[in-house]
Amino acid sequence: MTDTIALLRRAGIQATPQRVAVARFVFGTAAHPTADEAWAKVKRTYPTISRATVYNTLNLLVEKGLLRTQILRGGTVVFDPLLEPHHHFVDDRTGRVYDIPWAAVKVTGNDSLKDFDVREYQVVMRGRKRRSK
Amino acid sequence: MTDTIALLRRAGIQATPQRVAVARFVFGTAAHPTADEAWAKVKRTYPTISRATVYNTLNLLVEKGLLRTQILRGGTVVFDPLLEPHHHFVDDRTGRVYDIPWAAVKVTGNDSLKDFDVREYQVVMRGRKRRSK
DNA sequence: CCGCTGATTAGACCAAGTCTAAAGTTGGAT
DNA sequence: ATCCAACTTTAGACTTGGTCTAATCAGCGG
Repeated sequence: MTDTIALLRRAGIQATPQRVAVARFVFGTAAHPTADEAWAKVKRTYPTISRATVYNTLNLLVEKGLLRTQILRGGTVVFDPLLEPHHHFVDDRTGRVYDIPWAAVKVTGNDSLKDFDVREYQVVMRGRKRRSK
Repeated sequence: MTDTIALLRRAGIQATPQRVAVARFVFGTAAHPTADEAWAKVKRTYPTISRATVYNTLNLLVEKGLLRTQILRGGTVVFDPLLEPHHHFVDDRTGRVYDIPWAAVKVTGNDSLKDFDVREYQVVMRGRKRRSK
């Protein structure tokens, strides 16, 4: 995925090595990391990177529409590289967050919602994931 | 509602004046206050109450099942006295949170959710509320 | 009235996140 | 290649929401 650089440039972001390292990590995981988790991970391969740079970069990616934020794990912000609309399932025991395809859930509101101009919505489910198979 | 005291006692909570003041406030609003908002409000009628007492009381009410927490307003915890399941609408402009009756939205999952043991769920909607009337 | 248990208080502490000022890079114009 | 201006990074200070602690303060049974 060397064209992380191209992706950043296309979004009008100057592709510094620090930003590329952060972007590579966050685009390459489905684990919904927090900013500090991203910092810890990136520091392993880029030991001098500062916390502020990681926060700045993640916020910049959100601002440019390459990343979304979610608040699912007890009050702290996590980053989600999946841009298509989707739902979420949070495992009570592990805290792990799973993406649920949009098509897996059908949501229909009745007209008591007339007063609300809904721009976006999602279903947040909590419970325990069965060990599959 | 003088029987806030009875309500607390029934839940096994010693009904001190501080706790009653906090409980009266939080049970009497639909505004989904944060802990610090509750503190500010209660201090007006009970100026010496400490922040820790307000936090302790709210957490205690949650523990005893008289209150729920939600994380809807940008990463901070709000308290919700409505115990029946319901959905939420968050106004983008004002940050105000509206309760949406359970019956206003129908949610049906298909069987790709077999691996998930869903204990509870809610729909979180965001947008702008139309000025009613 | 004594003493125990539990509650309250002020302030220290902690974690997530933002801001700042100084130093380091980058890239465009020459 | 060189220079300059604009931008980026850095470390650490700061802020905010929330918890913890140690000391004080009720409330109640004997």
